[in-house]
Amino acid sequence: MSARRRYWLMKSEPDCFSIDHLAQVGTEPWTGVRNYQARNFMRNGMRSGDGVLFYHSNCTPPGIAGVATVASEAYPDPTQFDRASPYFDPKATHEEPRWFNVDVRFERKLSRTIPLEEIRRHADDLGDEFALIKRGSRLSVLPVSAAQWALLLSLE
DNA sequence: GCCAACGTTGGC
DNA sequence: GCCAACGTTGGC
Repeated sequence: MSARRRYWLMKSEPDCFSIDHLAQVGTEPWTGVRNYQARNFMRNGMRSGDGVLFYHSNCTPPGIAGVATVASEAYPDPTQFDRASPYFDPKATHEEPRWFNVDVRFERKLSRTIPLEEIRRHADDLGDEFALIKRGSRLSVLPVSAAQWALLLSLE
């Protein structure tokens, strides 16, 4: 019984963690997500093998820089328990962890970054509900439909 | 660096 | 449960 492969988009600031960094290390825990909606997508929605669009945010130009694969089920984000970490959460306990992460494996870097500005031009095809281009949306982990996945990668 | 939009916190 | 204040995100 295996569910169909799902697709996601995950944002990272390249100064902090970039597609090139992921290419070097191969697989990396995607820690530090501190938003409940994003957490729920990771914890409840992601399965090993799902596709990930690696998005570079807060840079010039922002856009999709690569493709990765979900490489684990979600598990408690260890940084929430680490007092030395900027992601430390004093309200989290091992008995009741608040934050979860998956491991993400490098797949490939795109031949070019697909800029957000260009993605916006396909708003009609991507749909009003696509969180990446929804006005004011800051969601850092968001679902991508199979059709959106195909469309976005066709822009490469 | 600016700032709009958003999510979270905490007083009441 | 309301909502003002605050901190953060992330495009520009």
